Amino acid sequence: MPRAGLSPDAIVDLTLQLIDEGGPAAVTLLAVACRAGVAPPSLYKHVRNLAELNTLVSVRVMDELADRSREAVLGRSGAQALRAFMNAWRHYVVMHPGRYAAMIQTSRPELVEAGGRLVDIVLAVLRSYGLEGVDAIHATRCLRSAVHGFAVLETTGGFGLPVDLDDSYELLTQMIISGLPKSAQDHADV
Amino acid sequence: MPRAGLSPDAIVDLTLQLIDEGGPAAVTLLAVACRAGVAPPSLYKHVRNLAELNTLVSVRVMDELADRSREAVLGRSGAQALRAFMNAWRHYVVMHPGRYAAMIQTSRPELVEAGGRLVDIVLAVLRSYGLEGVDAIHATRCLRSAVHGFAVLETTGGFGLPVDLDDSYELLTQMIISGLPKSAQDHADV
DNA sequence: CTTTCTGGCTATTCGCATTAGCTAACGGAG
DNA sequence: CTCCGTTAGCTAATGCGAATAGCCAGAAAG
Repeated sequence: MPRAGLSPDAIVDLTLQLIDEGGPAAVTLLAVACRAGVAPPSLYKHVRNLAELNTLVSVRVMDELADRSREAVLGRSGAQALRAFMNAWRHYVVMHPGRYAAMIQTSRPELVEAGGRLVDIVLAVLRSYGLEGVDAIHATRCLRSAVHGFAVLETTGGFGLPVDLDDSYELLTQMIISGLPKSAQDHADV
Repeated sequence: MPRAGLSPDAIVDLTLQLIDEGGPAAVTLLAVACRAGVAPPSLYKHVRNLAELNTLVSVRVMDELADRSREAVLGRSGAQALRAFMNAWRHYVVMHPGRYAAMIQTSRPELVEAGGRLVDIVLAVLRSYGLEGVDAIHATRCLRSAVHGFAVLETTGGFGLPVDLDDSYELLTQMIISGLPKSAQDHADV
């Protein structure tokens, strides 16, 4: 029995491969074990159960998305930053629909933490917009709702009509930006 | 073997009970069969398989939501109608989180049809707003994204912070209304 | 070199969806 | 009213996937 050099991280890597190829439904301990060149029960030495694996995957994806978003926002502020953030988000969703779908789970503590990192980015952007405190929370929720809602609908096939999706997203971006409290629009150069 | 008087509709009814009590995860053919006072295989006489049952449930919920929305919008127009629509939606989600979660599925033909009935309501509201054609499609998508995104985040525990959710939703409503094309704001009495 | 710990394996169990094949109840035609 | 076909239920059995138990070899630590 040669060792396979597994680890929770390595298992998540393999799981992401499966997700990219066959969507979240393709995630099976048997499938993961095959990838790892190992029998299914061996995975339990590294991961408590399937639920935990799903959580780990979700956290990984959130962090990946957070990285892309942070990167996109870097060096920008105000409306520019907001646009960049929203574009980065959708770009990720379109490029990795399976991962995005796998990210969505009912929140466990670890997910809340990873989600917090994502929220912090938005809060930073909104601060550059002049929003802070409770107002910033409300604005963040609106922004997340819009962006996430669009992403979910797009990936689940909720948008059936043959009308350009980029244009729709552009309108959504405009609506969010122009909908932020008037006092915050100083930096806006849409 | 006395007959149980089952039918696809009756099975959906029982499934909805299960969902209300234990969320979508509680839906099991065994559980449904118990409710019906019947052995699991008997269900296959009325429903092709679990996937079909899920689709039927989804359609039922969409129609229910459409009814509530239609009702809420009745006799109103413009911003009034829009507010009423958004409030009805969230009210449904808060009252029936399980059903709403069960409604979300990757789109099959039947779902597209039921979803269309929902979209038509929004389009009608937007028409009273002066929006038609492609513009109305884009606006509908934005509205759905916002509303659905908020609903999903709320029901999956995505909003962790102790800040009032009603206020956030109110802001979202404002943002949507004020974000619609200027030419369409004639009727707006926010 | 020996002891210990770790990661892998096989065998097994359990839950759930699904299929096969049997039988009894209902409902219409003679 | 009776006969017969269709329908709706049943029991039994299969298969897949998650999960547990308990064994064993090879790495690591002394």
